[in-house]
Amino acid sequence: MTTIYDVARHAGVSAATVSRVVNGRSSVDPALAERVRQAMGELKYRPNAVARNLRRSQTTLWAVIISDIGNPFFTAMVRGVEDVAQKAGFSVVLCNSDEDPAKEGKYVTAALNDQMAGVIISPSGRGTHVNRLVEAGVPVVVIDRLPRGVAVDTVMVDNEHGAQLATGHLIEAGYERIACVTGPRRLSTAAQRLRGYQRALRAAGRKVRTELIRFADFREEGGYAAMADLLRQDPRPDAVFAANNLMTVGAVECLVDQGVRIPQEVGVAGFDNIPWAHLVRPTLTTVDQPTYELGRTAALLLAERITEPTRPASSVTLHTQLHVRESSRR
Amino acid sequence: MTTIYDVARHAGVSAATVSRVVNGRSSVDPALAERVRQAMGELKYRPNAVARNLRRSQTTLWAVIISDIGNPFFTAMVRGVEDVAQKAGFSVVLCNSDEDPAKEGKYVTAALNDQMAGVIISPSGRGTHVNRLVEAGVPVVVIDRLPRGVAVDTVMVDNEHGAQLATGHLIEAGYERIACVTGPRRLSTAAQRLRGYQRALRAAGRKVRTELIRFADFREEGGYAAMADLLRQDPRPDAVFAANNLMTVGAVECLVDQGVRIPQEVGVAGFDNIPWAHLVRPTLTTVDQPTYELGRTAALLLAERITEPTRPASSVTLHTQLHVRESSRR
DNA sequence: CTGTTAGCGCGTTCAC
DNA sequence: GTGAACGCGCTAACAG
Repeated sequence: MTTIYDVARHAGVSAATVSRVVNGRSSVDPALAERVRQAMGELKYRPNAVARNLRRSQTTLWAVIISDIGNPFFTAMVRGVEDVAQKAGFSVVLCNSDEDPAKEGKYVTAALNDQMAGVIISPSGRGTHVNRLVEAGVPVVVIDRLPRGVAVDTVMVDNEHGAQLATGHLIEAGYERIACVTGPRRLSTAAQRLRGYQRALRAAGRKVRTELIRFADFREEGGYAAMADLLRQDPRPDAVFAANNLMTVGAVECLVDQGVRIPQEVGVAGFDNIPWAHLVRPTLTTVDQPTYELGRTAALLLAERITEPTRPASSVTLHTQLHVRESSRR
Repeated sequence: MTTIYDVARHAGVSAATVSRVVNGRSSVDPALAERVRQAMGELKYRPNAVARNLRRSQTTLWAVIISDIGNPFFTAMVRGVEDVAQKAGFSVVLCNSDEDPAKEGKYVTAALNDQMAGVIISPSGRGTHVNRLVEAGVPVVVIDRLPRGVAVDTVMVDNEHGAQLATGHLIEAGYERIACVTGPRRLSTAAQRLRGYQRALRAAGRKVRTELIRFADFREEGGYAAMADLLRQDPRPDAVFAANNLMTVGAVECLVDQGVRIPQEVGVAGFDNIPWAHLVRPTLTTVDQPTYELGRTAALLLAERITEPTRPASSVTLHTQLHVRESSRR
């Protein structure tokens, strides 16, 4: 490994000068600078990022801690983050907490120990470790889910409104017994989407029946199981609102497996974009989120906070959009 | 930030002893160790990973450089990597090269500068930077695609065989003019899957028609465009083999949009698992890869190489499996 | 078993 | 505009 001293010697200057050339901060005599650059080229010098980070006690890395790498929602969001980060001179490393507070904790610790420049995180609910980041003074932006009692920048969507829209649509479509499969109680998104569902029912003068509500895990299997369980009800529901993409897919799988016709016997509407939703037969009615924008916005906020750490925390809410397709029209 | 010296002072020992306790390497008197641990607790000491890395000139991080974070194939693979890494005491950071050699280059540079402990990479074809890693002596495992002229550990699937299987199945199903949409020429997977397609045709005594072959980008749009182009042929193909998951979806979208009935007018078989392939109507025939295992194997190989850097490079090939569904049965 | 010493490679004072 | 010197926080030698 060639160090800054090797370059300095080879160019006949001091290490300080090489450092200046590398970082382009203070001005260096053009002739010298050229000599240094040439020496760097000949020796194939690569600055040691670790040493630099130690010295500056700062890295140029952002950690993005998401809760399910298998969910296209998060991966799409990451693209938005990446594009902004790139331009701002940061690299993005992705960490998958898998909805597990313990795993999340490990990544938070790593981010802290590795002196990451910033963190974008979708907290894994109650046991989340975001506060540790905040207390340590690390720039943080929370995405997708509201953290409890921590003042941080957040980027969310209008979950309640979106859920209300979807449920309202099912009501208008003429469904009578509309069920809801929402996510884990500990997650704000699950609670908000459930609330939107309830609000839509009440707005239509309907009764909210707790026996038609299920709390699942935001995954395919959970959606499947919840749907299966709902179908055992008597009378059974004639429509279902699923609170995220994977659970919607799970619910549909269950209905297909049981030979229940969509949308004639059971109507379906889901929250969240579903890749190739239009290829599934029937095509699926969804509440779409501006996923890429979500990531972009979070990244923008993070960049701002890094340059201006004392700025008061801000909350951005982006809007969802209902896409009516075949699964909810009978 | 509390340092190891703060802890040492507080516990009345030397920094070296604290270091020993933290790393549990050489043995320390239990009483002392306890005192140190207590001091660490009271001061909320977190070891500075950056300083440690500088000293050891090694991190505990693996970089996984994939070429499309939007492709479920790669994200599923990453789960396999993660599970192994976790157990071996490494953290995984994910980098998305987006099939762009320049972006890949940036991440490779970062991995080098940051002294990553190892790298798992799916090279972005011709302009790949894997050799830089190898030359620098960084443990590397190449996944999914064959690198050219570099001796590294690799984990692949039997692309040619799988493609042959799928194409052979289309032939047996009675299709006459079978087209192929494969990936970029520069990628070994694209070439191998194309070869499998050709081999199946020849094995059945059919002629390989170049006008029925398209090179696309391994993405949805590419598959769509290629299919659209193929449909303009006269006579048009009556079946298509698409060389990866996203392109299969794209091709199907195109067929649906143009009102071409699957599998009656055009049969479809695709390489690679497709999430909810069984929900799409008609359900899609696919050649499934052991995605998780692929990641797991790569991680295992990487761990081995790290502990035993001089071991000769090995190549592992995993097997694919044909899943016949409705899209190819007429 | 424990403490002392000496860097890892770099950026940043501070003189000149 | 440039160089010498110091130290970021830690761990690997070496003595003791």
